[in-house]
Amino acid sequence: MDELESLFSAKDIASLQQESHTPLYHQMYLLLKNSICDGTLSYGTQLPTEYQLADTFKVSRITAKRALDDLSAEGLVERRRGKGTHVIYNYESPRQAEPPVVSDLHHLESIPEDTSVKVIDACFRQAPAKIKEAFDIDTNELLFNIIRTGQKNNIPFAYYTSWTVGLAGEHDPALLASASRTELLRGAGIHIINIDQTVSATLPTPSIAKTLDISPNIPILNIVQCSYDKKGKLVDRLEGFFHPERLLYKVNIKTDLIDNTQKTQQGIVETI
Amino acid sequence: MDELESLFSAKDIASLQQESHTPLYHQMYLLLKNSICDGTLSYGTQLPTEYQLADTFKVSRITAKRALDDLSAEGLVERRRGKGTHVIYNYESPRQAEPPVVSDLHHLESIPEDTSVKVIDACFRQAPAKIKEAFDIDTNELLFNIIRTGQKNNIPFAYYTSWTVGLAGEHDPALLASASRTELLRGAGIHIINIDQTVSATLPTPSIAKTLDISPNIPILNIVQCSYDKKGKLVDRLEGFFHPERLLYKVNIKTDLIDNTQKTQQGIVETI
DNA sequence: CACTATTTGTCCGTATGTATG
DNA sequence: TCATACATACGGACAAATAGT
Repeated sequence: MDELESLFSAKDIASLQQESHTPLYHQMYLLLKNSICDGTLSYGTQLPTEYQLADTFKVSRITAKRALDDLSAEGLVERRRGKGTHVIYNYESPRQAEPPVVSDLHHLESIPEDTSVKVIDACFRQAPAKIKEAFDIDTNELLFNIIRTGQKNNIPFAYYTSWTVGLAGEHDPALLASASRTELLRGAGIHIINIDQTVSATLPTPSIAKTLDISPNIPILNIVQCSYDKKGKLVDRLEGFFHPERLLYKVNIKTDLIDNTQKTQQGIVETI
Repeated sequence: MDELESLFSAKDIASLQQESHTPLYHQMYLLLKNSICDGTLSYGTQLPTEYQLADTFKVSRITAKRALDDLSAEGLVERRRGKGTHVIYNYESPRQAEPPVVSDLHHLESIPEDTSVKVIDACFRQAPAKIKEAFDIDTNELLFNIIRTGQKNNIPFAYYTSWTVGLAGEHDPALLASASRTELLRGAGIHIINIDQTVSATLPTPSIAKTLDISPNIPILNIVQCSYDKKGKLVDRLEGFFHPERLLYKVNIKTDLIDNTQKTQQGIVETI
């Protein structure tokens, strides 16, 4: 059947291995279950017959039957003599809310709609070695450190920590914290020329997990944003940790530039 | 024994399950092998005796013996009467390779240095409901699906799966797979005008974990890249999964956009 | 109505793998 | 090492429900 060849790739068929420690019928069961649960095989679709499966996967009919029977026992398919095996699982795509938008992490305050940013802490302090290295300083110079959270409808989705160099120590931290991030830098005569964002995935630290109200086992998005002045000197380092299901990070690549080697990109952050 | 309690957590012991489709002795073998291969049990360390293992894991001595014998057959341990079972595997900490940097998945081939892309599978097949929805098709139209891996110095760092619409079925999948990604689309008369990337964090599926050679518990970077033609129609969807320590994803934001975000946002926002 | 092809249900016998005491 | 029980996998055979001619 044509259906069979389009349903299973050569790799799928080869993936069934006698040498594996997992029973053949169970490997087959998993393969079919995946196709049903991701909607490849939709409601009402007739599965291949026992003989077809046995033939394409080079197993006995009993083995194919066991896989189908297990699907049936789980309520994913219905089996009838003379009719065949049909999918009775209804795939429903997860509905997602429309996310608000922000252009880059620098404009935390400009996140629209009902998102808010709360300052947890703001002070001048000594930086950890990793941060000092990034700023290329070896003195005990104090840096301005802010820790914030972002939330929408009182549900936290982001944890930010930032380090900024070149802010004279006489300012009142509370005042600095209340200013918008761009105002803060501009007011200090700092002009950002270039922003680099490095994106990664990690597990939350206990304090971040607690702040974001998530389990410490679920992966979170980690974005480090480094801002440079016209001399190419790092002046601000902002690190954000995001709940992957409450925030989407989007990048758009422009059209006519795609075939050129030079590409301009713009980062977009959307919260859900 | 204290050693035993410190070697295996309660969770480890509970992880051995009779109901699983994997044999008990093999579950036990995997558990011990992991401890040996990640350096927890170093060279020369004596493993628990058959009786100790059987006791702590609540299995018969034969089952424990089988696990140890399999380790021995693989050259990881040495067994001697009256002496016990000792590790003879020398753990070497993996040298951290310089991670490749990527920002546009479309040019998989242009990833620099000694990285390579390998095609795992390439065929026309039925797509999962999620993919169909993204392409806005409700027929059983077959889409072109390629699964690839990216590796640097033979160390895998990426797993890609892509779906492409509008490639006539008469083409040979093997031929299509051998062409570069951009050539493939251009050859089919498809012109990409716009590319969206959505970045997230997730846990690897078993097959991805196996391909990337990582534990299923560590978070990975997940990037979905959607390419649109001039009509704004989605023609290609490329999803990449990346080992967070073996790849850096970087975005650069140009200066003039920084103070001018409001405008550029509007043109770029895509509803989900 | 019978006839047939299709498809699943049930049963047998056998061989091998798994797990226990 | 042995005996035992159960699970897995195979091939074959026949019965029973379904659908179409």
